Amino acid sequence: MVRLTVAVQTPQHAAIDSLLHYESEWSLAPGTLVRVPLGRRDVLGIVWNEQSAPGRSPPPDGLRPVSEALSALAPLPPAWCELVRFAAAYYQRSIGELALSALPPDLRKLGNVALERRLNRLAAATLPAAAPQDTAPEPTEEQAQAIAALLPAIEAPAGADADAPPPVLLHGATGSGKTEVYLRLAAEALARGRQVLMMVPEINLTPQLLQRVAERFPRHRLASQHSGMTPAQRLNAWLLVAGGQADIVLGTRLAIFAPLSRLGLVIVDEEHDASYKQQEGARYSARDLAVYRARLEKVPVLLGSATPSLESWQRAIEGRYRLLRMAHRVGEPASDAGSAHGHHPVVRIIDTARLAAAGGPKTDPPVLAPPLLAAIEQRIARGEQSLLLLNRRGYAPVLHCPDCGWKSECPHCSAWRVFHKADRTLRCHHCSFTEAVPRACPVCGNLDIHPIGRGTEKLHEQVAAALPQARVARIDADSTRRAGELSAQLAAVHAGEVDVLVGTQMVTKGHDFRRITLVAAVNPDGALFAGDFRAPERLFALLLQAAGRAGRDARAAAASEMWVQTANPQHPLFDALVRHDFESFANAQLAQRQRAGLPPFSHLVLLRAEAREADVAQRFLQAARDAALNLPLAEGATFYAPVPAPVAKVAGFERRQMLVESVNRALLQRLLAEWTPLLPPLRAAHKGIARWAIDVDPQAI
DNA sequence: AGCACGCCGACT
DNA sequence: GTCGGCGTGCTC
Repeated sequence: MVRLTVAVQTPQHAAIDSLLHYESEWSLAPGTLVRVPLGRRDVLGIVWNEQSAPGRSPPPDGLRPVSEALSALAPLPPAWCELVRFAAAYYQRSIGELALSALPPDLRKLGNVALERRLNRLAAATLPAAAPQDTAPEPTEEQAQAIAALLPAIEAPAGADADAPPPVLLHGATGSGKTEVYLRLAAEALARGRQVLMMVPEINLTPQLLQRVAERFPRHRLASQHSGMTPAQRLNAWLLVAGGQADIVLGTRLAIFAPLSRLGLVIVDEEHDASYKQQEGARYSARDLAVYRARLEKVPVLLGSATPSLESWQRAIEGRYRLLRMAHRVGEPASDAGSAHGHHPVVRIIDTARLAAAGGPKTDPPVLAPPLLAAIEQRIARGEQSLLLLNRRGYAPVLHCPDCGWKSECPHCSAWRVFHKADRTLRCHHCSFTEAVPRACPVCGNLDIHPIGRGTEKLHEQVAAALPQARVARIDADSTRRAGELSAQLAAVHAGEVDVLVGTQMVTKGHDFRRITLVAAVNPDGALFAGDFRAPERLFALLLQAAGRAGRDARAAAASEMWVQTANPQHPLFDALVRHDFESFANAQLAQRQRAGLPPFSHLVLLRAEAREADVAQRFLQAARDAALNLPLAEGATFYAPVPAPVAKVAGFERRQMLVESVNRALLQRLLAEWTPLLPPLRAAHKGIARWAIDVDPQAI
């Protein structure tokens, strides 16, 4: 009999560790999937290569035996286990929680017999008949240079004692053909028998991209992983990878944990995208883990974006990442003297403050400035399309009674309920609490209650009224709620059945609209002064990406326009936008971040807590802070006082948060390792804490 | 987290 | 007399 350490899923605050011990007749390799008894149930576990955390109670005598080893599947690769171990330590979660959450949920239900049957069926499935080869276009000069820069690391993998190749940041303008670079490099890795991990943001994993990859590599098996898949599809895709049959994994952030054993190249497309950061459970950044994984496995990693994250940009400036640039659109010669930054849509900034003043005090300013409206009419006359962006769905963000001052607040959240005219409801966008719109003010009975502000529904209505000849459509989370609606609406746009498209930012990402030659941000000012320090970075990326929707190729780009309506036209962000100058925007932002001691010049951690009573959450965080300040390492970090979260109450729970900041990441990690074990007992001592979580490198504070 | 055991109200 | 409310407690 041998004693095994097994990682199982136990919750963060459970009194037991997630590494438990069992006995087995045979020694099992680390990474082997097993079923083990835990309490009264049988759970899925992974044989682990290390003992339980020091400080935990030692394993009791009289261990229970492993129920079953899932020997139909090869043990998960050592590099996979190491990635999980690192991620668990870095993001302050248990190994078991992280490891098990990286497996498809349906795997938990499978015994060895069922598993074997499924694997056999998958192995028997032949590759789909070679689809017509995607004709690979001749690379542009810039593309060829980017490919040449990565090629040596793919051709000659780093040896055991060599350093990993440095990460590469590809700063490529929209339309410069980053995907073609990815595909060519992938082809090189595949030709050498290596596997490719290609990650895209959630919204970007469109059927078009999947199809393009599949058509380019008809001889290779592709496994995709994204949240739109059914549990069974997810399981099969994962088994294809774990069984070593998949050559390409194309997926969203979860794909970072794909158990590839012949990894040869990692690609992170739109590396700045916020959806790479997991927002619940283990709050990992798949982009950061991609860089770690590539270093661990000594394979090249390519981070691509038209608007890189300031974190990656700073590393490129410091020389820790290699920077490659592609400034020109495909179809436009790199030597074109037309512009230093290539042919991109002309950006026009409209001062809405002046517009309002000109209209006089009595009249409301028009939704769209007259010159913008005229430009859209021109597009319609030419058979071209326009895209209007407004990052607010619903008809109006709040309903208001002018007599008594009542507003449509949510009874469960510190937020207004949004007026949705289509189904005449008031809906809370935080907790989904929905009621019919009252006929009269619920406080004073006044019949004359008004919507304030504007959402996409109202914009749609107003644009349709202003442009009676136009076919206006709207795409947002409400109009695409049911399965298939999004693709149907997108198809209508592609087919030219729409003249003006109104939408939230969900339409700005990834979709390749060939006929759109005008994009307008109707009111982006909210993001300009949002409390979060990353708001300008996100707005710039959004606007530049939106501009990229217009005139996807160089021929149309020259005639394309990006309009921005703002009451703050003098804001430096718009200056940089007009010049399509990411670099000067990024450098200015970095200078500000450095002065303020914000990331990437410092490292942040948030401790969040939720309770029915605000002061319960507050006292818990205060106690956690006091405990931290007693630790010897505490001097190396700043523990700020607990404050209400940006939305202080959601679904009846008061949310408080506490920020920890340090310039020294290694020290912060050691401090967290000492601090987090103190938190479960503290939670127990503070009755009424519904949830708490540590967020390392939070996305917003 | 599950999933038990454990003591107090309205039903065939 | 039972079915069942969710309050505390444990899981190698």
